[in-house]
Amino acid sequence: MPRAYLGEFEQMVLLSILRMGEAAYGLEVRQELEHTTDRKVSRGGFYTTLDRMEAKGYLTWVAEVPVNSRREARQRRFSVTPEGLLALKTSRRALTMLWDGLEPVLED
Amino acid sequence: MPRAYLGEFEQMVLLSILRMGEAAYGLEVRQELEHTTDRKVSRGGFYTTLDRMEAKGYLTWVAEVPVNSRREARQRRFSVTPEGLLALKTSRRALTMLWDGLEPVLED
DNA sequence: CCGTATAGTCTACATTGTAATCCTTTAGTC
DNA sequence: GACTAAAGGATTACAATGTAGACTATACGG
Repeated sequence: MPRAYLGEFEQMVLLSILRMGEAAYGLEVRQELEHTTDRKVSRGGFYTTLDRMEAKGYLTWVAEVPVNSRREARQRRFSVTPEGLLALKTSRRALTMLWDGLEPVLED
Repeated sequence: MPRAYLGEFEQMVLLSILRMGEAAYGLEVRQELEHTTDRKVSRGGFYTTLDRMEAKGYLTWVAEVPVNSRREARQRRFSVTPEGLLALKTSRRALTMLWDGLEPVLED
């Protein structure tokens, strides 16, 4: 049974997909995440999390259609599902509520 | 070895302590969390998380000093440490960065 | 005393987070 | 056309975090 809220890393991965626009390709998403949060992300952990979120219905992916080169054949392109988006909104709303009024203390 | 970022629940618990003001007492914090996030929180899970965060240095607590009644003797009053506050800021900054620009999609 | 409520503790297990290692396919290159 | 490297993923294994349920101890009304 999945949790009510997205895990901390799940949330960040899902947001990174959104940031790359739809049909974001795996390692680009990972780079985006690393740059935006200044955090190292291992490939293994990254794909593990993606697969788990697929199982929960928060994202889907398609294999890249080969164009010029066969090189691309194994690339996966990810998209957030409506359920995933809803989960993101729910997590965001909860945090926003909790942060509300604490700006003086939390602001950096 | 603890993680770089606060877990999703850890973050919410820590924020709830801040919201109650310093030296917040256990079950009040729990109530605050339940009300603000509209989520059920079991006592066991709640205290487990508090104890783990104490071990990581994100919070401290003192036993309530008995005043009129001995009734209060076992109450614990929690405070967020500077390290805890820093962790909250770090998590908040990362999420803020990731959300930035996605408001049209994430807004409820 | 006895029953009940309060405040917390302990135990156990499920879910998530993380890294290290392995596997395939393609691109040279000689 | 076999050999090597690198790109992109998949597997495996384990640590950390999330969660609930049952258990304890203290105080209070009667």
